[in-house]
Amino acid sequence: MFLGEYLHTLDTKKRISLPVKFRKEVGKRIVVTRGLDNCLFVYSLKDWQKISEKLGQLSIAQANQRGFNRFLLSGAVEGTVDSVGRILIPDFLKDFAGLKSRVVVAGVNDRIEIWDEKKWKDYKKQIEEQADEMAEKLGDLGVL
Amino acid sequence: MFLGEYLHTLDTKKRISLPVKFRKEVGKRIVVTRGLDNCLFVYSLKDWQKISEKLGQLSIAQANQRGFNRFLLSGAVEGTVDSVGRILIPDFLKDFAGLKSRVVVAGVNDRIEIWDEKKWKDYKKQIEEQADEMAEKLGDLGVL
DNA sequence: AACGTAGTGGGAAATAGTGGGAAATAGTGA
DNA sequence: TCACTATTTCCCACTATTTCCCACTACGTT
Repeated sequence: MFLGEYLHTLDTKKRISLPVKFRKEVGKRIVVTRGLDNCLFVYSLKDWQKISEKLGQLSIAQANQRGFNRFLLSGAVEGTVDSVGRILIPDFLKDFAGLKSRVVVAGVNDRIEIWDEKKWKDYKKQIEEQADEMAEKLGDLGVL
Repeated sequence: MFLGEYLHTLDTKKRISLPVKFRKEVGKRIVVTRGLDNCLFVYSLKDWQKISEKLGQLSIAQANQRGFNRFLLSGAVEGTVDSVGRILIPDFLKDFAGLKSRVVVAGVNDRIEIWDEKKWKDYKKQIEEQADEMAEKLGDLGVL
């Protein structure tokens, strides 16, 4: 389970170091892909395989599902974690997510998300404004 | 069951000591997360696992549910209680809760809450001011 | 007064994150 | 095919932060 948010830097060689707390769980081989809400998703190779299986089972008849499949699969790149815990971000994914120098690396359950710092701040603010609604939902779930 | 309120200090290394009365129950491994009303929640790892299970049941397809998951999961951090009973607060949680040097550690049922001293005072005051009004409502409901 | 304990502070070692050099590889054009 | 250039990969090194441990003080108890 990946948890927490970290402010890291995308260096001139397009490398981002993963937080040390994520490294053991994510393993050596990873997959980076276009995520939802203009961020990137990083999965361990193992988890990615599960996901791509599920996607494969979706019907290719419906146009929007085809589009969704293309979106996730065509944007996916396999990579490795280097000796000091960094991963490489290809140009097209960097552009997709609008990454500048400062990026946020966030753990969300079984995936790691990578955000441009500013986008992340804006998104968080927006979510925090819905706090009341969230409290209600938590109540419904029996969480609080 | 955590009970009572304690005024402790967040030191320069972002450590807060938990009251001795909480230490046995909360155990060695804990999770700190964004709470409601701008405080932090601290759970034992065991209790957190129950919560995250429920969250895992939410789909990622709907935008507000995704936001919801992100808010709670990326806002959470696993940590340990050190040899003298302190926990570590990451920067982003410190900022979220607006913690300064003096913080209130309060036991609320199965969780521990951490508040900025001033925010706690204001919140309590506000609650107290609403007490009469609340009593009326409770009366209407037949509670009192 | 001596002792035990809770909360706090701080020094030193270990480590995470970052940057950059140099070797290896891939790409390009003649 | 070969030479040249640009990019990628691998490795080493620096620094700020984190972690681990020890010590101090305040306070209550015996």
